[in-house]
Amino acid sequence: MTTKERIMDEALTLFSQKGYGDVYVGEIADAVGIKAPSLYKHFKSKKDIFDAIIEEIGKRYEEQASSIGINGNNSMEDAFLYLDISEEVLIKIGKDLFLYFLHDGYMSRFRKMLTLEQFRNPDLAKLYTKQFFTDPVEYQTNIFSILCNMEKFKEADPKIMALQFYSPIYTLLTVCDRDPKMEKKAVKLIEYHIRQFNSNYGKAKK
Amino acid sequence: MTTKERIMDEALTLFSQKGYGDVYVGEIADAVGIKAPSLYKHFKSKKDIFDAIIEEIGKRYEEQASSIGINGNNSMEDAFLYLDISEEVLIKIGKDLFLYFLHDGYMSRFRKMLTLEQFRNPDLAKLYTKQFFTDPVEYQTNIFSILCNMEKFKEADPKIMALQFYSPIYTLLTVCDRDPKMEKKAVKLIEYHIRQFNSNYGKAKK
DNA sequence: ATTATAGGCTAATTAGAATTAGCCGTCAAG
DNA sequence: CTTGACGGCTAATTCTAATTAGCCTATAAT
Repeated sequence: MTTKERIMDEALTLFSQKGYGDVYVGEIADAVGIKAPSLYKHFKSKKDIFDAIIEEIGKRYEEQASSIGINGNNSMEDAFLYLDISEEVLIKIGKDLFLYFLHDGYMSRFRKMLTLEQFRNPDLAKLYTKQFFTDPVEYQTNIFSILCNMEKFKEADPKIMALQFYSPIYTLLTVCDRDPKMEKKAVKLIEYHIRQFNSNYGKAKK
Repeated sequence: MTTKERIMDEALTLFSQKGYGDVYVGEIADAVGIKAPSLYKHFKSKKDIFDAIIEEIGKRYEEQASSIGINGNNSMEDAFLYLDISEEVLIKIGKDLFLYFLHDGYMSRFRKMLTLEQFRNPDLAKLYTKQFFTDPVEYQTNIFSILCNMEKFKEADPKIMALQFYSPIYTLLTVCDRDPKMEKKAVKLIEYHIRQFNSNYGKAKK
């Protein structure tokens, strides 16, 4: 990892813990193992570091999103994946989404950073809503739409189904962000939630 | 309103928008209409203002919580309230909770402030989780527990029902915090969500 | 070999922001 | 009527933190 990359990495960690305004460039430098003025060999200003992070992770997200079931674009093509969907598969989808958001090094720090900056910057607010609400809900709307058409699930508004499927996952995610010790309990709750969800909507007589 | 109260009020507004670290005492003073040094006639320090706000709103919350259906303590006594529960009543409970959290002057600013400070102060993290997750979910768990016992609702884990009832409301709340223009859409989604929820769990044949 | 560049350092500089010092007017209690 | 506390103000003061200046070394290309 180049020094420039390490600066961005450590800065992201700090920004996600304390917010932009409360991180001093000296702390970033310390974390990297250099002195504060040396940062300016790589970035014009503190703000410049922040902007670079946003840009970089935005890019990473766009690359990864579709492969993890977040972004709505190509879920139609995944239809065949759901031909033999089962309760266990549904649980895996939910848990994986949760654990990915919670543990992926970039996702989790980025989400926390956006959490802390969301009210000051309308662009970041939009980005947050897109990544952690609109995109996942749209993606799942497509999934449920397919499942309903295939008669795997009862007739119901797939958008509401997606909202109901995703919201507990998101809510528990924010709880775990505040208290990582809750993770085990959260994963259990998600599992029960999805079993119940499946029993509410699923038609399969296992 | 005394000057001291006005200081706390304006400070809360600013803290909820930009976070503690990015609000200058001069701004608070400006908002109140006095000069920065005069603040120190009322508070020992900037931190002291912050602490006073936490204390004050914590008090307010404890007073109000039970009357709005957030705090779990006395919901058992409200059992009779749910004797003739209907879909419309359920929708009203959900909408009211949402709109109270979103619009109550104190609740909404306090929530945003906690959002911005949650990762730096474990006490605030706990407070956030209590007020916006544990308490409402417990309260609703009690409601659904009663409704299940009364055979108004199908047999199901009331804790999961509460999680499923509340999470979409909470999730949409955070969306509206970032983008107030979403409110109308969010209220509609909540309504559909609850209708669907009722049709999933309710036994009533309207 | 020489030199230019990248990237590091120490020591200013600048700027901004919290807090303190010390003064002043008002008003209510004696 | 006078005094003391309350609450405001201006002008320091003190700190902190971002940024700039200017120097030094290693290394890689000419």
